[in-house]
Amino acid sequence: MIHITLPDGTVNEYAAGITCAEVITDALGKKHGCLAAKVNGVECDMSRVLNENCSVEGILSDSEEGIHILRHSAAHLLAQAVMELYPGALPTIGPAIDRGFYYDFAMDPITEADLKTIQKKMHELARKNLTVERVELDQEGLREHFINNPYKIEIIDDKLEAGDGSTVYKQGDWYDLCLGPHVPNTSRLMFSRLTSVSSAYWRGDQDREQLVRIYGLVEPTKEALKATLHRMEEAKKRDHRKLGKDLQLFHIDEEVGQGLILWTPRGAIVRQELQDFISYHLRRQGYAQVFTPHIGKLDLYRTSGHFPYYQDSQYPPLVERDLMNKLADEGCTCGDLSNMMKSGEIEGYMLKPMNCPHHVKIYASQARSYRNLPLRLAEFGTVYRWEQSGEISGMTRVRGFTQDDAHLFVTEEQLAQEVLGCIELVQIIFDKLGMEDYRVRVGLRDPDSTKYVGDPARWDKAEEACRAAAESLGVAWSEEEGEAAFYGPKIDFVVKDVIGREWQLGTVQVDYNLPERFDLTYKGSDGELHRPVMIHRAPFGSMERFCGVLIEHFAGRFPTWLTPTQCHIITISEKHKAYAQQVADRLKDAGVRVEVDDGDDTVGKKIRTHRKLQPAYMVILGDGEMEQETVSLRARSGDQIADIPLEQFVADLRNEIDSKVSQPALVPPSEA
RNA sequence: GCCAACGUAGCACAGCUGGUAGUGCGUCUGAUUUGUAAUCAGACGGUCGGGGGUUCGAGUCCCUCCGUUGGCUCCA
Repeated sequence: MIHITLPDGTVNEYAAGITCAEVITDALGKKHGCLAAKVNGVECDMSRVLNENCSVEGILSDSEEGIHILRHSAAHLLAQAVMELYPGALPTIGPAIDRGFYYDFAMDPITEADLKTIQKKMHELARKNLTVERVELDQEGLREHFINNPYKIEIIDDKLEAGDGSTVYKQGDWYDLCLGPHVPNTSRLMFSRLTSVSSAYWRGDQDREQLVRIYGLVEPTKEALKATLHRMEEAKKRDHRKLGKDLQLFHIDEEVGQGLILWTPRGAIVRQELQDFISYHLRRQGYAQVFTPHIGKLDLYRTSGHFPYYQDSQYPPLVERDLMNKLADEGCTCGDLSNMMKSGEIEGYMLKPMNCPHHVKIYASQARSYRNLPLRLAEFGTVYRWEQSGEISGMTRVRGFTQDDAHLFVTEEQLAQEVLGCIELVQIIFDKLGMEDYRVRVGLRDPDSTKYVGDPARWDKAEEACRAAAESLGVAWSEEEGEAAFYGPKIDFVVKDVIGREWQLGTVQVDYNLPERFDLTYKGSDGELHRPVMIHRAPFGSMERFCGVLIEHFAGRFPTWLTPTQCHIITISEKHKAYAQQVADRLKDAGVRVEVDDGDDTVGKKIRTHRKLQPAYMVILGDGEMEQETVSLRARSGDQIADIPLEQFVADLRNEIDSKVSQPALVPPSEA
């Protein structure tokens, strides 16, 4: 007999050889709904046989672990379906991911249309209620099983080399290499949906085979699947690319160029408001505003290292016309030109890929003393990078963007305090915008690598400063070894978009390299020259990406202070035109952004039209309002409030704008 | 850059197996003067992403380039 401890603390006695499934059924009844179990806290199959005293706990599909197992099992089912339909395909790997699962196959490309067929097959297999069995095999057995699949053999070899065993899972005639655990039978996988097909490289290595990757979703119940699909539909509606068009915030024109954002008047207002807000806090924190041009000499970027190291992700250099003509006459090829630029034989200009070299030159333009440090130079600096064409997307990945950039030149002693100051700004602004759902990555050096510049003792101090700064934010943060830049540790801020993709917004980076490369110095209190440390920081990354993320965060319904038009005035009839103009003028005088619609559409029609632009408020003006000098307000929710004295409205609205509240609040929500 | 799908009026879309472009919204012009999510009528608007090819004939088939989307890869 063995003793088994259940989650509620009771200890039951069973005959050795009992399975998890039997224990859980005994404890919770037949309809326990568990997908898998935990024995002494370790995940395992329901079929696990128990021979010793232990604790047993069921895993339900509504837990993090449960949904992960469900997804992983669904990936297996997908592979089984694909293998039945395409016997020539070779399955490779198929893990669970945050939003579902995928499986990679070595096979001829398939189309989205084929997904329907595969999905049908999956449902058919799920309905068969095949038992999912765990089969333990020795090394030779494993190899033999997968002898025709070089990908699986490669995984087996790796596993064995690492000293890990592996197992096989079998359902019907299909078996796959896997550590499990899995659901007990395929009927659990009834509610899956294949979402897309794309490609991936074997082991993420672009020099290796290209595989067909199929993505899917799975949920424990029909309702949950429906809810997930509905959520995805809703998420699409707040996609900044769609809203950007609907709300007339920005435009991308292929004739202008891929990944180049044209900020239209409404979007420009949002950006300007944000920049003003950021600038206000920069002044408070002692930053000095600078402006620098969009280009700089090639030699500058040779010194900084940007040209030699990041050539592939920059726009090609600009060469002077006379020189270009001369070289062309001499029969110079593009290859020759490139080589001559690399070697420094010829000069040219580069669109700046970063603002730091320009700022460094501002620092170096004067003799600096420890008394003037820290020097904090800030600029909304526009930079250009040659992002790969397949990567460009809306406002979140572009080729020209404006960083909310600044460079701090500090002494070694000031470093920790200044890093903290950078973080403070991020906190203020994220708080104001109600962005709580972000995570922080602290990139540290890999202690085994030699690629890092600078003294290890200074690195230790800088890394500690970054950790402390991250800690001060009070949100989830993680240390990531080996993720530091070669020139210093960094702190990154990462947010998710509506589709669940992660984007890096801001970054704070310590840099020992550039001061060295440009031989920057300051005179210390000891009368000697010292090397400053630089901090690069762009808390929001770029205005483009940040605004893109903000559009989605607010679903286009910006707070009153940010929204392009704060108040739309709508007249009931022609008689009210003059009063509408009077109200508009009064609001404009108070610095409110107003739009007037005194056209001859019906009131309902005008409201419908203006709703699409999501102003904070609509003001409806008719006889009553005109006579009493009042306004009727309509909120985005459709809630209304009538007969507010004009002057009171102007004052309240002004106050709401100035206080930068997260959402319009002048109209109380109705009871109904 | 790689794989797949897609690209038809300002926007959202229809156009079956090839027979020479349609709908709704928007815009404009009339009429209507309206009280909180679509008043009515008319008009304008497209060399069907660009180029090349097959064909008597191409929005539809083929090639190529550009762009978009979803991934992969990369990211100072």
